[in-house]
Amino acid sequence: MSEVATAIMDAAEKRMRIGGFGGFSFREIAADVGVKSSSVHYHFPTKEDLAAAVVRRYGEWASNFIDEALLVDPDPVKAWTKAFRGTIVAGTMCPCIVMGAASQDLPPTVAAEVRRFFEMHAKKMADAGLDPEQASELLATITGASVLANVFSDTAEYDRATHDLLPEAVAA
Amino acid sequence: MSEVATAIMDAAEKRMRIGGFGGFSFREIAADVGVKSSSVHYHFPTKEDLAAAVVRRYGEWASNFIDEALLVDPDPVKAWTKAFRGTIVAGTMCPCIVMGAASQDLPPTVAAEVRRFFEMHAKKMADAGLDPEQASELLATITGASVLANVFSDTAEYDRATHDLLPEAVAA
DNA sequence: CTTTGACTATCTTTTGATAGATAGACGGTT
DNA sequence: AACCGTCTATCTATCAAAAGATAGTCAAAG
Repeated sequence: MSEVATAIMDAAEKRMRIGGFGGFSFREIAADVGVKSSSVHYHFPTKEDLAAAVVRRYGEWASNFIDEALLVDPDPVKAWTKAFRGTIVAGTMCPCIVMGAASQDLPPTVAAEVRRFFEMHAKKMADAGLDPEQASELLATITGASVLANVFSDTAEYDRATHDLLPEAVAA
Repeated sequence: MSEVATAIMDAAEKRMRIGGFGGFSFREIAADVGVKSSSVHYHFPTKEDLAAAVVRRYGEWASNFIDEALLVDPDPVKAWTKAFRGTIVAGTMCPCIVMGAASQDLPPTVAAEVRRFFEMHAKKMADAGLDPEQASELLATITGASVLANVFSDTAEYDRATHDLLPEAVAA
């Protein structure tokens, strides 16, 4: 993976976090990176290719991130809630949530990668000890909390929505 | 509101449920309705105007829908979970969830209408007896469950994610 | 005779994509 | 060392389609 190809994926991911698949163009990415749009096509023939590659890379990063978080705190609810919160605190959205909401409008390979992302989380949650319902509800809640925080441009909304998930809250 | 204007909004809403703000064009809408794209501009000068009008109308419809649902079953958790489920069962997405996920990419007035939609729900939940944390979590969970069901094209995923919200499940 | 609603026609930008040229790096052959 | 072919990466130039928007026309209704 060349230097430029990585920069292209970085730029695309940044824009996908804001506007999803329709939120970026070859020319915008090219300008961000400092090359011509044809050079972007050289590395990623089609827009679908680029988006799919970005989502896959993001999923791999997320997978590793969660693994490390679980080493620090093995409680899956806390680990995942905190992990997704990090994205929101940074003022960004998880690109898979943005694209997942418009899943029916995605090219097939991109939709498949997005599905893979959520499947990965569900599977990892099961491995961490949650049963299917618990895993689905946790994933749904932190996903929805991200959307709400995005809509209100307010991290506090994420915290409010996930407040009762955390053990301390239940005890209070 | 003319016959045609209503048909335009219907067509726009249908496409927005799939692809959000970027998921429709004046020409597509015009073709759906059977008029020329310039006629769409006549009724809704800009794309932003059309989208904002659709979201507002959808919010009003949703508000009435919830009011009626609460008359049938005053338990807010059951009422909202069932209401959002209806959209998913129909194989569609709530347009406000699709657009909310890409909120940062929306024209200001459209983003404001989407915010209004979620504020409306939060307020109504409070009126129905939920405290702020419960309301936020419920809204987040059914929102996220909708996204997951959309990603997996599977209503069962919505049910799994919302299973523990329902009283019967807690008792089990 | 003004308003309403829709039409024709057209403009400008943007977009995804392609073709073809160029320049440099690398490796093998003479 | 000098030459040759190939591959890589990028550029210039361009296409065809799609998109949002506007100007001006026309017919029917009140």
